[in-house]
Amino acid sequence: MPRYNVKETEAKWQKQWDAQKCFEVEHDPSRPKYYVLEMFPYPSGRIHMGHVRNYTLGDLVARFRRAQGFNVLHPMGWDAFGLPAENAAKENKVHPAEWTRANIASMRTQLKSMGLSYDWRREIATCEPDYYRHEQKMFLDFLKADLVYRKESWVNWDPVEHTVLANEQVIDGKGWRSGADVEKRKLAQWFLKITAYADDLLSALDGLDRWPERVRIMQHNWIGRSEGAHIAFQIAGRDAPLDVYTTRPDTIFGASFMAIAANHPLAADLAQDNPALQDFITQCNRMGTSEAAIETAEKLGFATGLHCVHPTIEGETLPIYVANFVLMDYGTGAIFGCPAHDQRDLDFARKYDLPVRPVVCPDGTDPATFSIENDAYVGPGRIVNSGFLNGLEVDAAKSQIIAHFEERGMGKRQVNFRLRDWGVSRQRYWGCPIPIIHCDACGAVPVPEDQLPMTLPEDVDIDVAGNPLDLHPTWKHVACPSCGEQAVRETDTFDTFFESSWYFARFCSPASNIAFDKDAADYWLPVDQYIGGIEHAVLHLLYSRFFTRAMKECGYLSLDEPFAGLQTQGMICHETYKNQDGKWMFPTDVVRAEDGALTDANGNAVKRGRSEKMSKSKRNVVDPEEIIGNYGADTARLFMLSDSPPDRDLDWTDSGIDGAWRYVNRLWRLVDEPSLPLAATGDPRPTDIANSTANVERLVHKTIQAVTNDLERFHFNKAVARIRELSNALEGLSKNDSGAPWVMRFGVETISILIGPMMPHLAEEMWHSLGHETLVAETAWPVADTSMLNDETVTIGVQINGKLRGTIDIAKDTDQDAVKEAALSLENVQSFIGDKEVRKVIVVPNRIVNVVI
RNA sequence: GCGGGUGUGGCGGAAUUGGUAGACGCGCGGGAUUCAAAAUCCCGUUUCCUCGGAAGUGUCGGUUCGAGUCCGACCACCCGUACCA
Repeated sequence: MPRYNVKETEAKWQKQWDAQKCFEVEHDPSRPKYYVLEMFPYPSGRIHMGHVRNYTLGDLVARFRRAQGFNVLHPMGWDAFGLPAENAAKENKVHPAEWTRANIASMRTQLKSMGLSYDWRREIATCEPDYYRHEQKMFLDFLKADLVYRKESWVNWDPVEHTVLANEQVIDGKGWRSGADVEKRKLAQWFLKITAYADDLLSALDGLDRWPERVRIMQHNWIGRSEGAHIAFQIAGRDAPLDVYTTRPDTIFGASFMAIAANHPLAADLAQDNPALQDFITQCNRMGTSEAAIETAEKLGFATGLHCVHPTIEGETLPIYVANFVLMDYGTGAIFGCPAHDQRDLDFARKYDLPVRPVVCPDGTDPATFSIENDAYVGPGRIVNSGFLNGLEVDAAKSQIIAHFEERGMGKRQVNFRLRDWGVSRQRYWGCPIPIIHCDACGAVPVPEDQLPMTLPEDVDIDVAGNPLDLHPTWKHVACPSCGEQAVRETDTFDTFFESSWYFARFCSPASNIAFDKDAADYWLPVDQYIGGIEHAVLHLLYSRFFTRAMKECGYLSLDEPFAGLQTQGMICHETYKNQDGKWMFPTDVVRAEDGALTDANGNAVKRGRSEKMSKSKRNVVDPEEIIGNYGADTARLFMLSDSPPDRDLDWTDSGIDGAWRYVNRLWRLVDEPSLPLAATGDPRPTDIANSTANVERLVHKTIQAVTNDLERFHFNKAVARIRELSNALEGLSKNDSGAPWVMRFGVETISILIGPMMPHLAEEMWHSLGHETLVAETAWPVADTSMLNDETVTIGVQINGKLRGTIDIAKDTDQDAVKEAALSLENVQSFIGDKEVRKVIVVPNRIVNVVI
């Protein structure tokens, strides 16, 4: 048998699509549009299986929607700025620009081998001035629109490398390369006012009905709107009050201490003449800036010796601590601690032996005996031990106490957000330069727009301690655009989330000499289907939503939400292997004996570990290039779509890819060596079709219906199963049955089109082999004949007390009494009933009968 | 720590959203074909069992005629946690 020749076939059809410009798309207001976008990759150099999955999913949607008649925009580009290029530069002495461009070239070749239906004319790379010049302009527009400001903020500082470290470069409080203790430092940085849109970003989540619920919940919680009170506590012996934000003002009578962040101004003030406190602050500052590190660290406090006057209990005072778990970024950086009703406060109180006084008593519990041991009580209840608040429910007490403070000028009702403004300054080389010039006389002056783009200098020394732009001998020295005196450029670059916050709009008119043409954006946006990893659930997606609003504010476009539909994908996992020395091994270095035992090349035993996310560090990776080289793109694509639903993790297995490969060949044989001669192209449907063959014909229609449904709902694994069922049935057709040659052709042609979005090369090859001169890529999606979808009979389960005891085959929509009678007359049912009384019979039409005895 | 998610045969998963648990595939077992192998095809495959049944969807409990699906508690793993992208 001539095996399906993957290499030749796939190359042939890729050339055909190219030659016929199948996927080049134009702005055409007369046609309905559909914008499919996959999260663009960071050009690390080689595609990995995660990319293969992501782009297979996107390509399926793009080809499916195109077949349905949409004008489909499906572009690809490169998220090309970022830290890995600088790391590579340090390790391999290669310039980030050169490294990045070479990576893009090789990854483009790899992507093209997958047969993806991109309009490659629209490719963009964010590291090119042609792209980033527009975000420099945008930044200046945002500045004019009062959406940008500068303030001091904390960074991780490596005292040995003299650089700012990313959170992932801080390991257990130490620099990943230097191993030195990390310090927190304060730097002046640029911020975008995302909080100005906090309410809108929150309420608009309700309208994103084609987003996964969990992503909306995560964003909801991230924005974290809370209603509470701002309270000014008087500090004994000081004039300036201590401002506190709390969501639980109702627990004020239970307060037993105050705590402020280590970088609170009051802490810094007190530390000036208190070396022990200074030591404590230094110790807190070694923790790095990540929330996870701060929150999981042991709760520590330092008593300042100062006290606040309790605002509602005459004569009582509250000791002020500096505490490592209080975040300066949230609220006012100071809290009052009520140990009975907050777990962290309770842990802290136990550690420092502070009073724990319950003030909320759960309903049904006696306040006299209610006490707190190891768990704080955070539920509802009535207020106790709280003077004039006693007896109130929690919510009523909140209102009452806030009114109390407002009357006395001690506090007020306040809405607070967890969301913080977006710091966009990065002290790095490989990013978009921030178009600002700092002048001693004029302050921060925007680079005049006619001087954009402000390009990155390429003649830098990457391998230095510090920021290469800052250390460049000439680049930063310029005349102030305002007064002409000597000034310096901003040497920070943008956070790389900046580029990915608007690239979807650039794709609409990628060659435009402005950021994007408004007409094109109005036509193509929003993205109808966005596809990418769940890890971007909050940051990238929230920044993009904010950016779209900011761009609208500045007149760039006219919509709020960039992504109408969102699909998240799970990760690719693979077994892990360790050799005798406990080192991770590549799957390709593991030798499998016939009995399944694993060894290395020298015959030493290899330990098999559980399946984990593919990662370079654990070496459990499979190279897509090798897979595509051996099996072809269609097989790889089929594997990505079979079995696991898109949003779940997918286990890579050798047997799985073999199974996909076998099915590709099996489909090919369906046309290459069919089990019976096919009817001629265009033959009319014969009037005489044997019963079993007619069932298969109905199955073709059912499959069209089901697959269409499944593809629309992202149930790609089910769609594959449906197609397999159909091909199984076609293989079972008997050549002796009347109508079989016609049904066979109908079925195989249908399959060719249905697999078009999944295995596009094979689809074309089958279609061509069936005698068609056209391309599947240009063929309309089939529509099922609805009169062929229903069977006349149904099989109904018969239960006794909820347990299945038999089934009945009966005409669809049979009268309930007849169904009941048929069920009760089953022999097995009768024997179970015996002489017991039938108390009730529940009949669910066309589904089930349950006899209760 | 906090926020979000996932958990069904040996394995990946399906189950019309409260109605016959295990579609489809992988693996495995048996058979056919072959000098032999590969490939291919056919049959079987949740577990236990006294062959009549019994148990079974991470664990424990609840609601219901009926629970993988709903409710409560717990366990394990994964994602995010604002400078990885």
